[in-house]
Amino acid sequence: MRGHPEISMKEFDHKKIDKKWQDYWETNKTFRAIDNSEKEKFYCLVEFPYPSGDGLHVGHPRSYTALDILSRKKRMQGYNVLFPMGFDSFGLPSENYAIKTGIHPSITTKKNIENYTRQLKSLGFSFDWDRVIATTDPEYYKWTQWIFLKFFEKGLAYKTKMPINWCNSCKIGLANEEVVNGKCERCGGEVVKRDIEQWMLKITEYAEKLLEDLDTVDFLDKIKAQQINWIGRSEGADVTFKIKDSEEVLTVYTTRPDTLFGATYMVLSPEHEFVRKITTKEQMSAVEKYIKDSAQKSDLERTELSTVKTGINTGAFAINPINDEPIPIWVADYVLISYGTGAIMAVPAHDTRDFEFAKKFDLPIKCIIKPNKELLEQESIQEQDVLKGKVCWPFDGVAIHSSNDKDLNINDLDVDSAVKKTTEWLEKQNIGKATVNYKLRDWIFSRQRYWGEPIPLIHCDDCGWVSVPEKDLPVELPEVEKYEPTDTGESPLALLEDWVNTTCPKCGKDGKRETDTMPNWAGSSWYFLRYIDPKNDDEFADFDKLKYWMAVDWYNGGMEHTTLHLLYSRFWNKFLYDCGFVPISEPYRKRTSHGMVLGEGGEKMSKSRGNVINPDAVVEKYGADVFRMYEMFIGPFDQAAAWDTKGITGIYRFINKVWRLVKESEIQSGEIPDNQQFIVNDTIKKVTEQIESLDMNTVISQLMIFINEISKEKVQSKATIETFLKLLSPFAPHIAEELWQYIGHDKTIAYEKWPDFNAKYLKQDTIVIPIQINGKVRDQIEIDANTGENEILNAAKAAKNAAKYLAKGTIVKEIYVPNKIINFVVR
RNA sequence: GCCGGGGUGGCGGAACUGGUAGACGCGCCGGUCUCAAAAACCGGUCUCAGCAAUGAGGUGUCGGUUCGAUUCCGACCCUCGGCACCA
Repeated sequence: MRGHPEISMKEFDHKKIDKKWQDYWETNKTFRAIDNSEKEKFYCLVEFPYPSGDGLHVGHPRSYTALDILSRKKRMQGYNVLFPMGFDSFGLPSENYAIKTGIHPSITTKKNIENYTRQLKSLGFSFDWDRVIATTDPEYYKWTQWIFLKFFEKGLAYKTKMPINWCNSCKIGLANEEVVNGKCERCGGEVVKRDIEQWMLKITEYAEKLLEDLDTVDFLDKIKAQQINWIGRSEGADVTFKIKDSEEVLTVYTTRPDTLFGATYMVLSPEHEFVRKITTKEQMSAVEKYIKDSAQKSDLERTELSTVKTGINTGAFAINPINDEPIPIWVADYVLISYGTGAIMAVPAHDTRDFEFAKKFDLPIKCIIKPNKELLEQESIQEQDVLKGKVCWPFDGVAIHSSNDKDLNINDLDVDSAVKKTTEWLEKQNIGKATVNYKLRDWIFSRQRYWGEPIPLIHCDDCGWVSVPEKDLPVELPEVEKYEPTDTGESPLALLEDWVNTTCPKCGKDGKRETDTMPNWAGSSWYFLRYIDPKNDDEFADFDKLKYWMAVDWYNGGMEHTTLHLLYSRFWNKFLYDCGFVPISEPYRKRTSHGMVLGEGGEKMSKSRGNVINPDAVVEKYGADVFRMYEMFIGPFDQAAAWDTKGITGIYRFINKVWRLVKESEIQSGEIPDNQQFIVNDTIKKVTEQIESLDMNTVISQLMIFINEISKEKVQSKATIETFLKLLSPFAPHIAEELWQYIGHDKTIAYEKWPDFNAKYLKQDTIVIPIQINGKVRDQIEIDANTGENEILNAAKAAKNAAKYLAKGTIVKEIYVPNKIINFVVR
């Protein structure tokens, strides 16, 4: 312990005290996490920010403060805590800024990281600053590239033509985030799909594991629900249809094979490879036109027109394998090429989309489900209308008209049994099989952009795509003149001939470097692993260290990352686990999320609305502790909350009250006095438990109750004050350290033992019990806590106001819930 | 349309497993101190009636279960977030 600061004897001067303790923590490396320590570890993680030019948003500290409180408490409870911070610094704003000004993104990034670091430090977070990382650092992205090569080597990275968002007026590819309501975010121009060769990561290979393993982790239910939805698993069957007068067979995917009896036509997606093969001569030109039209539809049109069905008849017929009836094959863009087989059997009687389509094009509708009576009533639909095919019935019921002369009869079966029996029959006949499908798509991993990790591959005409050898990593981003994507939509790197042209690492002949870069999500997909060993030059992290620290015990972040970052990083970790590079399959044991911080009045904070709150200004005026506590007091942690400048006053008064209480009271040594035992122990219990459930607003309210209660006394016991300062310290660490020192300690409070409560003090000697008559509170009695039930009931009957009501009738029932309530039922 | 939140005083919000609805804070009202103000402190503050004791009503709406419902069940309304022709 060196250079212990001077004690401030003046008034609560937040600027001086904040600075004093922030310097102290930094000099002493108070919050350094120790690798492979004997202590039990606790890995506490918050999402690292993108260091934007605007500086820290007041939303960031909501998450950081909450987990800082948790980290500080865990340290005091004896854990070896890893609470790291870093910067997810590849990103579009820096690149766009470079396009506008010509200033290299690395310069902007460095400046912004410095500003973020200053701001984060000014809030007193207990990060281990020795482990700070930035995804743009070549020492970091060396390993991002290395991991990509593992994906490539295991066959999970592949290149294919994929439609991307293309702005017709800017002539560049756009990220999904840049497409707002189907229009280009910058120029408002039309956005269309354009096919470009893209690197893909096969996340679909992990769909089942990503879904299954959700059972093994403690994520908020809403987070799990969103991931489950996004993965979108469905069970069904692939069924093959012969095409009339052709050798071809067409496979469709359906979740309802039982409705094969009601299939009256088929639909192919316009992109389906069969369309041109099977279309009749007469229909060919019309079909070609339809394919062209639907390809040119913009995102906007697609979503706007999604309710109006379009389509065209191919003129060809398929044979329904269940009854050998010929049914027409249509093409329509309501069938998506990317899901299932890109072709469907249409059952208009029992599928609303097929119904709409059949109505529009006058196709037959054949009802094969007799509706469930209760549901009919609920939906207020006439059974006759369903049976005649006038109304679509996508709900429950039993099968009718559903048997064939090939030994299948599912009549009178409910949906589940009918599906099961039909699937078995299809498998036996060898014309179908049970199949599982997912909505999850492979991850488009290429960007035709400058400010990202270069994809470390070289193309050779003889060898194909070849990995850059590990010794040549990282492939650093070269300097460029211009940052704009090229006219062809390629990355600006494509213009650097000296860089692009290289030799094939395998055969030594001419080769060309890949000029695509990785998406923003790359660096953040594994950063939690790098924090464990941030300076390692030989591996992305040492395996023993990973074994000690992983999994992350608690990860908090925004709901907006649930389906992208959270899923991607689980995927990367699972992949690395399967390769034997990390010791555990699920990276995060627990995941919570915070609500957004909105501007005053509940609107989203934005520069255009002019309602942005700058954390610097608040810290300047009230100090870091007030800022932190206000962020926690603003409302329930997982719900959105509106900033209210007036609301800070309450916290500011509280902090000052604490200051005065300690500075102005006479403090005597000795035990906690008896009359304070209840409030002290009650507060310890509530604070300890509610930090774990992130109910920070109620913890603060309890700390306020505590101060209100004990400030009734002029003389304070040192033991009471010490206990309180320990409980306060995770929330308001600066003032807690200062007052801890003031009452005579020379070591930081950060590693003091967290107080335990003693249950014996939580029982009050006398308790107040309300008395209800017929469920309405009429009176109350104050009695000794050890009084027996009979005595209590008798006392209750004798209570003045209660007696008045009891006299009006006779007691038919007496209910006594110990220590809670008495209720007399009087007739 | 589907999935998931939320709806409680003037405001932010409390309420364990069905047991005194409105903790804590803001604001407001009154008071102390002061020439005055600020700060600080003390008291009050769901609505209606009443000097009060007390009584009636009250947690989005309607209905149900219960001695007792913000909490459980059914139907619905509003609102926020996510997904969206996923067969």
